[in-house]
Amino acid sequence: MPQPSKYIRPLVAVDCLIFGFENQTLKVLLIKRKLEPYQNEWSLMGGFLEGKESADEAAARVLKELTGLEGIFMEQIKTFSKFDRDPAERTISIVYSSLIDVTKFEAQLNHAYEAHWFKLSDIPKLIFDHEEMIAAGRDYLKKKAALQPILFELLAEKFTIPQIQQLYEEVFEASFDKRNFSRKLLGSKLLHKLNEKDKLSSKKGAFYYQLDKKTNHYNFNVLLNLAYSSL
Amino acid sequence: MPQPSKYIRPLVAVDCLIFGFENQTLKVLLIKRKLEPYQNEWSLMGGFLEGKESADEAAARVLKELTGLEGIFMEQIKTFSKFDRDPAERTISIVYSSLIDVTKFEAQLNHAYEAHWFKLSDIPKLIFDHEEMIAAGRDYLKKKAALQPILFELLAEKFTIPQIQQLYEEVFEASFDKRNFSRKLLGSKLLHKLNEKDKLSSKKGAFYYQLDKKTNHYNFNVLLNLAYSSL
DNA sequence: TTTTTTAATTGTCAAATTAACACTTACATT
DNA sequence: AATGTAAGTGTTAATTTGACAATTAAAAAA
Repeated sequence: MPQPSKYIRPLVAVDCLIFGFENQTLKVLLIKRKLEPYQNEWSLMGGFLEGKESADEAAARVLKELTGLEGIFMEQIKTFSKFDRDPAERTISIVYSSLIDVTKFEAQLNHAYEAHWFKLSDIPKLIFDHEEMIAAGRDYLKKKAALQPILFELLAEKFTIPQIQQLYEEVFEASFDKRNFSRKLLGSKLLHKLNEKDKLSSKKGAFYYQLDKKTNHYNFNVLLNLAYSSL
Repeated sequence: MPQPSKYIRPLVAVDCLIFGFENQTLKVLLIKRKLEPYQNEWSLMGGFLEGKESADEAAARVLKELTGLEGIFMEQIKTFSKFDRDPAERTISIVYSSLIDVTKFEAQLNHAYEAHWFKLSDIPKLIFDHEEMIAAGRDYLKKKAALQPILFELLAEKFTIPQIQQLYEEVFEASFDKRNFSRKLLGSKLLHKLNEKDKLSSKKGAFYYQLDKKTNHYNFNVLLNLAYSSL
């Protein structure tokens, strides 16, 4: 039974990598850190494990604290544990990635944290190893999205084909022929066309679609193929 | 700065999920636990973080301790942190997966641990949440292997096409037509045929192949397609 | 030596999928 | 009524797939 000081007993943090698709761009939500050291520097939203919490529970708590949202898609990405990653105290951090629909929380953004959406190409200097966390999360997102139709979590209930295409292009850092893209996407049988148009981005307007809950037997390889070259 | 007891300070363990392809079968290496509680029960090989070690370093140390091997392919899978996962003491465990060539270490197996290879379909009762770890590792391996030609880490330098096919079939829990399989695999340009045969498994003998280090521009979609239906 | 046995190796073809490519449509604005 | 803009759609050649079975190499047996 390990009692000797040979074994370390670090603090355990969770950090949340919150992805959103805002203004047709893939972004991450960052906050101004409220603790010393590095107070007021940009960082991921995080917190320490408390009481009997598991990391999953802590991450859900932290996400709710910032965004007010619950029941969000969230997955553990990676644990960071370098000795001096936090200069103040030995701390390991379990990083989670969540995909949120920005339209759902915009209003209840907790102003205490001065949260701000940043384009992935425009991340400010971050504390500790948080930049590395973002890189890991981005890689995770690519691979996850290549194997599962997960990016819809980032869109509102109703979305248009050009919006999804834009999102896929952002995630995979590639561009796709729109004729081929929509053919493949609709061929997956995942979507259901609505009788309503989004008129914001064009005069003609683009039809809204919804995820079709009924179908589980989609052809996802169809989407997968999009990702090949960028993986 | 967090000093109050509100925040937990658990022990941090690493557990190593060691995959091997032994006797044409995908297996994991388990040991008989040497610590109380649950002494002599089967478990993954693990250890606690010590001193200034990162989890990556600790995992490499633990792997070497058991197998004598260094420089092995190893990746962090997931961190387990449920409150009561270890009944004796609050412990979180960072699980790593490594793929080893069983022929390379067979000899130096550390007898102190009574290590044994187990088929995935025949895992004994394990301590704590180690069965869940194996399930997570298996899922990881499938997804990883679908996106990257990683399974060669499990084979010796020289291997035959029937061997690789068997391995892929084990990992994806599927079976493939051998004509199509070899056409696709060789089409990837990853392999280099040797002028030497493995005569162990047939009278005719099967030609050995090697990974061709030179080519980075393989068509991996070719392998990926194999995995579709089993993901 | 010949025959048998066993697993490795190889090829074809129809069907499906892909990638490349550009014109038409709907609608608001002028 | 004309214009501008982004949405929406179709064809074709080339490639890839999946389904399918005969041949070959070599050891073992007769």
